[in-house]
Amino acid sequence: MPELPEVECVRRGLQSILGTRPPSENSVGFSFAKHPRPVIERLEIRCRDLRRPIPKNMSKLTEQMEIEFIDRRGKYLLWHLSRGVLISHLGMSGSWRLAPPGDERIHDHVYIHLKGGRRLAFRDPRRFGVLLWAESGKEGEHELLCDLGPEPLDTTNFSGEALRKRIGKSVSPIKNLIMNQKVVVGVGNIYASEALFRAGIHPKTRGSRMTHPMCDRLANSIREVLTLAIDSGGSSIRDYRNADGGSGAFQTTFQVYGRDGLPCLNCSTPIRAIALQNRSTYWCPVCQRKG
DNA sequence: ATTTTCTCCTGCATGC
DNA sequence: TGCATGCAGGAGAAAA
Repeated sequence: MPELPEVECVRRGLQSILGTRPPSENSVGFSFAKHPRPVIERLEIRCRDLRRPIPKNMSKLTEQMEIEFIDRRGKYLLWHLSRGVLISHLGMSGSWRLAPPGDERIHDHVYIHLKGGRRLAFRDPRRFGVLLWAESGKEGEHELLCDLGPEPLDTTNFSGEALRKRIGKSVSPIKNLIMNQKVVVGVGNIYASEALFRAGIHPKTRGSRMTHPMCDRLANSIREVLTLAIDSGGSSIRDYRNADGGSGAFQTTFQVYGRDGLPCLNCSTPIRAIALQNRSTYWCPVCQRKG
């Protein structure tokens, strides 16, 4: 389900629901007084089966801890608690929501009971998500996080040059490369096609044939499409919902994704579909010539 | 070693 | 209506 824009929108939704402070690189001097720090009264595990099992001691670890703020790294949500970090990945079908009394659904894996009576639910029908624990300050060393590439919206660490270096001499199709979270985080199947279209690059172009200008264009397109998607609240294709229940609108703005056979919005040539890594890939044969 | 394919799981749309 | 099939926004193991 969720790529970077959807995860970021969920993060903002949770932040809004909880009233917690936004993440900031330097929290010194930040006004904590303005922001509540909700207390986890009890973390209730209903089903531990996910891509990795939820640790048995997760309830014990989070008991009575305050939620300070919620951050994001790639497609991971990082719940910074008073002592420790809750690492959450939504996989393909995961969601967080505020679950009022009586709102119990099939595939609800976890309930977070907050002091004051509110309850957050993590639900993941396909179980590709993750809910793990890291010690404070050690989350970056976690094996799921330590090899992640740069944040595409972080202009100091992500650029055409940074992209080019990560691609190296790989002969893999560029679409596969930008979906590799070690190359750049947050890009999934939808935004990969969309970014390549905007950059005018054929998805099967080998990494080794990506020129400097092409890398610059692609880095800019990735940043642009992800930013626009966040501003639209993400993309809701089948069931994506933000934590506040709202859906995104960026799916109405797709230029190639899911538009197999429809006219290119730029040149009217029918959009085509191919499979790369068994994932549907869409491109315009005229606007995206192969490198 | 790198690259491609398969697999994990449920739900839903489609077609017979 | 019922059933089989394929596909879905991720990511890592297995196979090539």
